[in-house]
Amino acid sequence: MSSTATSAPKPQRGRPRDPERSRRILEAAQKHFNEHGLERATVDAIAADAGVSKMTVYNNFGSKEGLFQAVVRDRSAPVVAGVPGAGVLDPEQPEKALLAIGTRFLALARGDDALGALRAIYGVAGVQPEACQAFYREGPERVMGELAAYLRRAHAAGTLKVRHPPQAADLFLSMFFGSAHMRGLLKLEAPDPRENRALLREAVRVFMAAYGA
Amino acid sequence: MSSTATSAPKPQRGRPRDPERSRRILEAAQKHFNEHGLERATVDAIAADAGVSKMTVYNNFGSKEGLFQAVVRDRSAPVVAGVPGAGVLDPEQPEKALLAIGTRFLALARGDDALGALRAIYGVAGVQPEACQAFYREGPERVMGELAAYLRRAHAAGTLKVRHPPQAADLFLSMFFGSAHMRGLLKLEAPDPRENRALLREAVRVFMAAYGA
DNA sequence: CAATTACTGGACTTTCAAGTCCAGTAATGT
DNA sequence: ACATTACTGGACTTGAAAGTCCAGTAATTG
Repeated sequence: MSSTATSAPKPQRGRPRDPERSRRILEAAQKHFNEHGLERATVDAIAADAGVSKMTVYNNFGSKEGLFQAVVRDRSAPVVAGVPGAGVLDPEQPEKALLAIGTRFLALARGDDALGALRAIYGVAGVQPEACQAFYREGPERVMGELAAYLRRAHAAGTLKVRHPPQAADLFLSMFFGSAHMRGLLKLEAPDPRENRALLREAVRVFMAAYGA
Repeated sequence: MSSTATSAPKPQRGRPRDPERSRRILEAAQKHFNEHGLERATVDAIAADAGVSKMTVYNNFGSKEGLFQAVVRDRSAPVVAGVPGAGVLDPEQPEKALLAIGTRFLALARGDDALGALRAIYGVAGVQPEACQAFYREGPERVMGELAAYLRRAHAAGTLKVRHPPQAADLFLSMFFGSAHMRGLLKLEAPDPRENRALLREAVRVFMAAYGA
């Protein structure tokens, strides 16, 4: 592979790379990949959108695939950051905590950004195994891990009865992956705030009914 | 549009179309679309795989997109057929019924066929709105409808307490769309039968805890 | 039989996008 | 100043795949 903008040892001689340009390229690329997927997005359009020449894209990221991978690695962190971590939540008030986590996760699972990202990453399953793995590890797996950690604490505090935290966390989060999420992935309709709120309340109720102490 | 093999009034004169060929084309197309998606699949490969000349593909389906749509419409029915309908299930034994439905649905949500179909259809969201709508209506919506109908009957029989059958049905089925399903879509690993059985049991338990009479 | 339509196979045209090349210019270190 | 590396912009090469054309052959109706 060639230098992929993430390589640590920068050459001392000559004009340095412009990080501003790299950033603009990544942003434009993310937008185009999210909207059209890896196949239909074109490097020319991305370069034009970023206000950069095509060669700069190739100098920085090597290839279209390289750019895609860079985008995947680039976007995981900020996405996960939006979900409240286990440390912030009170183990004495599981209902409130679940509501908080659920609210953020629901917004995520219905937002155009995440939906576009999911479409894009699903589209390259098998073709870009490393990107898929990176996405999963940095994204969904972390969120599940956070929730599982919280459930463990609540169990210890006696406010919940959760024998298998990872399974329970998975189950709770999956409740937001129902038909509305699928309709979002299929671009069939805009999300309905009322339906979302109702789903959120019901998911928490169901979870508490099953795992409440 | 041209004649798409599904047009009713066949011309009386001349050699009739070979339904056998149409079928083989559809099967090959489904296989290739499932494996590679609309973009990466090639008409040449599909024609070769079906043992048919390329022109026959175009005579029958007009275009690659037409073929894709035909595949989508073609596959919904048999998929849904595998899920037990509301009529077959005993409203007096909701736990058994949920286990039966869950078993079938879980097999569906983990099977390579359905995963490939989902990847393919997600990949054309926005580009092929009719196909997406057709898929959703004939597939997921029907399954949800069946389950909702059953829940309504069980509620009437007093074995469950379900205020909003569609919401509850959605919630139950979405429990099988958790991380394992996502890992399947991302081709990260083969499904684990033990994990699946555990998930199935837990999903039924959770549902009963929340909606049991 | 003739007329008609379907299928073959393979050459062909077209289009589109990835990736390269290059000559000129900008920014940095020595 | 000079070497070195980055960026531009636009022309260019290449490859792949959608879709067409055509001459010959197969099946079917009247």
